[in-house]
Parts: sequence; C-alpha cells; structure tokens
Amino acid sequence: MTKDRLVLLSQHCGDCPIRHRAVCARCDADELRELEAVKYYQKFHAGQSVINAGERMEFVGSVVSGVATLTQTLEDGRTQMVGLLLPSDFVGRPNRAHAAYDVVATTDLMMCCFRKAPFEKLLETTPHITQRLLEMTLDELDAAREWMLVLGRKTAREKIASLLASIANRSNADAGAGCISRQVFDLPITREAMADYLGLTLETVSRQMSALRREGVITLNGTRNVTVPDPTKLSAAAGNDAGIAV
Amino acid sequence: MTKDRLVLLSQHCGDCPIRHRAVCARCDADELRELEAVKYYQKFHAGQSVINAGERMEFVGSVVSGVATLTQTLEDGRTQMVGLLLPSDFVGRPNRAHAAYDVVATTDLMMCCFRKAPFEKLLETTPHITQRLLEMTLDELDAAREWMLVLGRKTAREKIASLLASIANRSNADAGAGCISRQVFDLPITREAMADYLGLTLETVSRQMSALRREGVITLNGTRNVTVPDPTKLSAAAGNDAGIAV
DNA sequence: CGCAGAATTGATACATCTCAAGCTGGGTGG
DNA sequence: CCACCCAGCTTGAGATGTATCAATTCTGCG
Repeated sequence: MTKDRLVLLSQHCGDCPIRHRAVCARCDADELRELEAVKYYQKFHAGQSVINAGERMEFVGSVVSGVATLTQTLEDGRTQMVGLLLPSDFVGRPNRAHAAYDVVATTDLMMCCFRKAPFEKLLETTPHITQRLLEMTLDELDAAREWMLVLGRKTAREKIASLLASIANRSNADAGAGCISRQVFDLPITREAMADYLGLTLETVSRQMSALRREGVITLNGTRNVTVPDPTKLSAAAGNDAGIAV
Repeated sequence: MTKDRLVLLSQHCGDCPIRHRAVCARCDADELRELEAVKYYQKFHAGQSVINAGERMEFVGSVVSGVATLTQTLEDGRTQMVGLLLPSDFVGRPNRAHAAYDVVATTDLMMCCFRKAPFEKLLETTPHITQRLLEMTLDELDAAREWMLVLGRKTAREKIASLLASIANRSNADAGAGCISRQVFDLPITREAMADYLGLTLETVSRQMSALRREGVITLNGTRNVTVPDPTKLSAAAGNDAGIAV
C-alpha cells in the first residue's frame, strides 16, 4: 500500500519554499548542513497513506507542498480529523516509536523527511531546532484548542462558517496580505473530509453549505471554489464576535 | 478581583513535589538556581481567577498543587474547557503577550510562577528547559487531539465514560500503579465543569451519570466519589476498543 | 458518451437541549 | 438545636438540531 512511494534525491535547503517557516527556520548554514545529512524527499500522490496509526515511525518531517490530513478512527468506523497539514507543518512525534494517527495525502504531497533517530539526536544538540519546534507545537496546541471550542460548542452552521473562515485566512496569508473585502479560494478537501473535520455528517455539511449560499454568505463556482463577498458576514456566521476582529 | 492573591517567599526547588515532572525536570543544580532567581510562589483559592483571556501575562508557571481549568468563552456565554491543569502542568505561552484563555482555580491552588521575560531568556539559553517544555507540549497536543475525537464523534454516554476513565487513570498513576481491578476516586470538578469539558449540558451529564450508575458501570458515594467495580466495562462504555488495552 | 465518485435534497428518527420543577446535603443564623 | 437556605444535582416533558436512510442530480474524466 505504501510501496509505490517516490523517493527523491537530496536538494539544497537554500532553495526550499518552506525554508523560513518550517522546523529549520531558525537554523544557520552549519545547522542546515546537519539537517541535510539526515533528510530525504518523498512524494505521495493524492489519496495515498503516508503512515498508519500504530505503525513504527521511521521518520519525522515537514510538508513541502500539498495537503495531508491527520485522523483518528474508532473501531466502528467513526473518524475525526485532528489536524490539517499544510506546507511547512511538521509531521511526527520525536521520542515516540509508533504513530498515533493516520496521515493521508489529500492532494499530491511532497514531504521533507528526517530519519527519526538522528533527528532526535539533533534535538538534543541543536537548540535552534528545538526552539523552533517548540514554537510550532505551541501554535498547533492553540489551534487544537480553538478547534475544540468549535467541536464542542458551535452549531453545524457555525462550524462550517468557522472552517471556511479559517481556510480563507490561511490562503490569504499565503497569498500575502491584501484585500480583506473579498476572498476567493479553493477547498482543499471533500465534503466528507469537512464532515470528519467538524464532527458532522457529510449530508449536514452539504445542507449548511447550501444554506450559506442561499443566504448570500458565500458563492460557489462548482463545488470546491468558494468566494466570500463579505468576510464580516462570514465571521458573524461563525459566531465570532459579530465580526469585530481582535 | 485578583488582588487578594497570596504571594509567598521562595522555597528550594529540591524539596518541590513536582521537581521531576515539571518544566524543570531535566535541569541540573546550576540550572535550577537560574530558575529560582526568576520564580515566586502564588496561592489562589478555590474559584479564584488566575488570569483572564486577553489580559497581559506577567508570568508563566507550573501547577504545584490543586486543580485549575483552562476555558474559552463565546460572547453569548457558551463555554468550552480546553484544558484541565493538574500538578506539574505548565501554564502560559512564552513569546505571547496576552493570555488566550481563562484560567480558574477549581480547588485551592499553588502555582510556581516564573517572571515571563527572564523565563523567555532562559528558553534561549538553557536547552534542558526548552527540551522539557517541548516534550510536555507534545504530550498536551496529543491529549488535545484525543479530546477532539471525544468532542466530535462520541455520544454523551461515551463522553462521560471517557472522562471518568481518564480521571481514574490519572489518579491511579499518581497513587502509584496498583490494582487495576477496582478503582475509586473523587471527581475534582462539578457537573457543570464536566459539561463544559465534554461539550454537553449539565442536565445531560447528570442523566448519563445516572444511567451509568443504574447499569452498574459505576457506583456513587454522594455526588463526587466514584467507584468503578470493573474498569473493563467502563472502557467499553467509553467506546475504547471493547476494553482491550493497547 | 457514459460511468463513478461527489454532492445535493428529502423524509423520518433520535439524541441532546431547553425549560421547569424538585431534591439533597452541608453550612449558617436565629 | 433546629429551620432555613443555597449551590449543586437530579428528574421530567417537550422542542429542536443533527443523524440516518434513501433517492436523485451533478461533475469530471476515461
């Protein structure tokens, strides 16, 4: 199932599109060289499994391009997404032998992988890596807690609006700051994945998307392309402070 | 509201009950001395606010004894607990000026506080602190993700059972490993706090507690003291793998 | 063109919320 | 010492939001 992975040869970190956002962000030239010694690139195609819960982890790494999901599954098949991995996000848990979650590529995916044991050694000897990973982990913890509020206390409509707002903000951030007045973006995931993200069924996701469209909060071009004519309205629908940004 | 805090004088880290589990766990004698230079103790009584979301943070720190909760609130009053802080747990986010959550003492609480700016400097210069904080943050992230599965995909009954199982395990761990056959513990929180933890109403919590009692999964002595005659049954009720531990 | 996966829509069932009424136990003041 | 009180908790009846089951309808692609 995972044997048709494509392993690429090394390439220089200097050219890397995530050089200044990933776990290597604080590294100087010497430290980068140490990372390069233990790294390799690996390509996954859309739908392919990166690692399954319970499997032995041979590497940790960064998403270079593409999107992956982190999910947890109960024996009866109920699944909950617990992370959405975008470029520069870190995958894997140092000092743990087995994966806790399923990681699946939802688009074609390029990973920068570090062999696990030597990376763990670098964490002991290279403060710039540990410091950056701490910073990123604290950010993820905040995101997870924000998400807990969405899962625990928001209505289906608010959940959808929250997800759309968060994706809109991230694509805006990537595209550089700019017009807040009108946002257009593509959903990187299916309705089913949205449902798994939000603790809903895909039918409810579909119904609420339609409702938001009917009410003019969003417009759809096909099923995946979303435009938000008035971000204030979306923010209000998400239950965020009547749209008053902090 | 927070002016009746009790600030205590320094005391030696060597005697500290959380010395080997908290953020200082990896520190040697020299490093402890550096921490002692920026630390102070602060006592809060049950119900008192430790810090409010949006306030400027003057310190980060560790719970020494007692229990505190981390909560997030929407403007209309809906609240979601996003963390339950027990002894040795870390409070606060280095490199962030303002608190993101409300922290409230639910029992009398002793905090070991580090002045924020000097602590941030120590993170730059003392790898043992950064490494330990990274480890703790990764653990919390895992806990948050486990919790997301509970919030998003479990039924009310399973949510309650999951919470009881997790509290039972933690009190067992504290009391030292031992008899797995029969667990007795006190709930450190009210039904309302349980509801905020699980994304339920307090009425639903109460009903499900009664249901678990009727079915013999738990026994109650008063409202707070729980005994679990058969942990396998509780684990099954929590939706965990038919009770087969991993 | 036609097929398969993805998405929408409808009808109904059910879990949880909401509103409301009582209960319980521990503390306080008369 | 008792009566009262109050926060915490339980229980009930009805309302409501979301899940479930079941057709269709889209959409992209070979």
